[in-house]
Amino acid sequence: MARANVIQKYRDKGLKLTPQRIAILDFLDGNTDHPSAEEIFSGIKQTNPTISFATVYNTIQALRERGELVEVTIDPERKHYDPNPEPHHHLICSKCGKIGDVFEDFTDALKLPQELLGKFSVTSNHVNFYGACINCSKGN
Amino acid sequence: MARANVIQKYRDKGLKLTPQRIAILDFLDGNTDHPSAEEIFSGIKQTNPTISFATVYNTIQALRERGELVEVTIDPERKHYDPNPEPHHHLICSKCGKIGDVFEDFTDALKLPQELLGKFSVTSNHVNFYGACINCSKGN
DNA sequence: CCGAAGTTTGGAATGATTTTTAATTTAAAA
DNA sequence: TTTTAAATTAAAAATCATTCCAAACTTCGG
Repeated sequence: MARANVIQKYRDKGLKLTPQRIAILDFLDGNTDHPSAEEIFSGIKQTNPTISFATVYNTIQALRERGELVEVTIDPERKHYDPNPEPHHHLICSKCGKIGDVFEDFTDALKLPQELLGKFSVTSNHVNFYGACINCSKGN
Repeated sequence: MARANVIQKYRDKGLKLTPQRIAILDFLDGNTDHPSAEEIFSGIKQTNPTISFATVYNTIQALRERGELVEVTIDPERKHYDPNPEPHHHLICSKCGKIGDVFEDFTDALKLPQELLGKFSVTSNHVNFYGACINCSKGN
């Protein structure tokens, strides 16, 4: 999406757009790295040296409330964020920790066993695939 | 497993068995609540008032190193622990947060899409089912 | 029992995240 | 534009889970 359109889109959602927020939106737009708050902060800091963590966290929350950013609970040490709100699954490299995306709907295959059918009503599912990314499979 | 056997089992694994550790093992044995460290601490505290968090965390680590306890990364706010090391999946009630178990192997169904096959080598998978537990589906 | 090695403890330290504060900036109406 | 209420900012302090620490204490093999 063109930058001007991205800005318009968020303005329409009631987000006051400050230079810092625009920098964060730019950073997140199309980003598939599943950055942590700290990584967003560092990424912005280069072009926006005075930005504070509070701004990053505020913006993360504002985007989450608007469904534009999803919290990813995969790394036990910190939260990661995914600017793609479309349901999808994740690949986690057990060696380097990199998180990749899997766009495929496994819902039909993921049926609960008989004995649980009456005990839990499923509304969504999420699969984590653990293993090695191509980088770590090779030499290093 | 009988208590004496549980104790023998851990002694064989090179764990010195202190009263605190025995209390933690008793608390975890057969527990399907996926407790957090704080919940383990509180559960032990009643019978073992001087226990410290450090001991709880130390024991968690010792058990994890021996494959007897699995860290469950589902709740973004804290780590939870599962004394069942057998691979399985989880139900997460979006309302009350309760975590349940699903013993079923979905591996055959969880094939990566063609374009990812050469890019990531999967060694295991884990499915989270989100929805409502029976308790939360009804009145409350 | 003795002693070495491993444990426990309470409190301090750490690290991620959230809240607070006072000052600044914004959107939008006049 | 100018105004103004509401939102945003940076910096610092607060919070919460978790880890570290040094000293005192246990366990268990011999």
